[in-house]
Amino acid sequence: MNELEVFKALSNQTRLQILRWLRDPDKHFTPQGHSFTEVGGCVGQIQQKCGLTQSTVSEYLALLQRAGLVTATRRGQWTYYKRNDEAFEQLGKFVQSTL
Amino acid sequence: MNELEVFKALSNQTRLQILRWLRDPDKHFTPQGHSFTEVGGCVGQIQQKCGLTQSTVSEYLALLQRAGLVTATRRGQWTYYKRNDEAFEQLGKFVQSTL
DNA sequence: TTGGCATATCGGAAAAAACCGATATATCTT
DNA sequence: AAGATATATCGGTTTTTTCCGATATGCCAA
Repeated sequence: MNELEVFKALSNQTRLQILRWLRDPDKHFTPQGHSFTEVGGCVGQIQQKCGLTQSTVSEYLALLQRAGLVTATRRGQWTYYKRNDEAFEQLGKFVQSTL
Repeated sequence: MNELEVFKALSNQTRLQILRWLRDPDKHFTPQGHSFTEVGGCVGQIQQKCGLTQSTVSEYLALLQRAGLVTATRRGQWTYYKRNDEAFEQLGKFVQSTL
C-alpha cells in the first residue's frame, strides 16, 4: 500500500462520494444483468450520479483502482468497479497503529 | 471531523513524515526545557529535520492543526505541536466502518 | 464489416497546493 | 525600551490537480 497515493485518492469530494455509493451498490445503482454486490457499479451510472463528464469519472475510477481502493471487472462492454473492503480494513489499521 | 480536510492534510510526504516524528518525539527531538512527550516538538526542530523553510513548516503545522491531527501549545516563545492520538484512533475507525 | 455503445486515454485550460523570501507578531533579556 | 529569537502571516512563482472536449479502443449486433 502506497499511503501517499491512497490519501491523494481520498482527497477529493467526488471520489469520496463514489466510494460511499460503492459501499452499498444495490442501494444506489439499478441492476443491468449483473448483481452489483458481486461486481460493483459501472462507469456510466456512476457518471450520471456525480454529474461530471465521462472522461473525468473514468479517470477517477482508474485512479481509485491504482490506489487499490477499488477493483475493476470487465463484463462485455461494461467495466464494473467494486469497493475493495480489505483495503479499507488495512488502511484503518494502518492509520491507528503506524501513521 | 472534516474528512476531506483530513485526507488533504495527509496528502503530502513531508507532513506524513512530520506526523511520524511526532509519534515518538523523544526519539526524534532533543529536549529544551519541556518534556516532548508532554508537549510535542517545536517548529524549529521540525523545520531542521525536514529541510524546508521556516514559513513552509509553520504553515504545514497550522494546516495539520486545523485538520485536528495535532494540537499546539505555546510555551514562551516556542510553540510545541503534539500528535492528537485520539484523532487517529477516530480516523482509523471511520475509514473501516463509514468511509 | 460497419455502426453503435461503453469505456479509456490524450492534450490542455483553469484552479488549487507547494513552497519560497520578506515581513509581522510575540516573547524573553538586558 | 531595544535587541534577539521563535513563530506566524503575506504575496508571489512554480508545480500539481481538476476537469473538460476530442478522440481512440474494445465489444457487440445487424
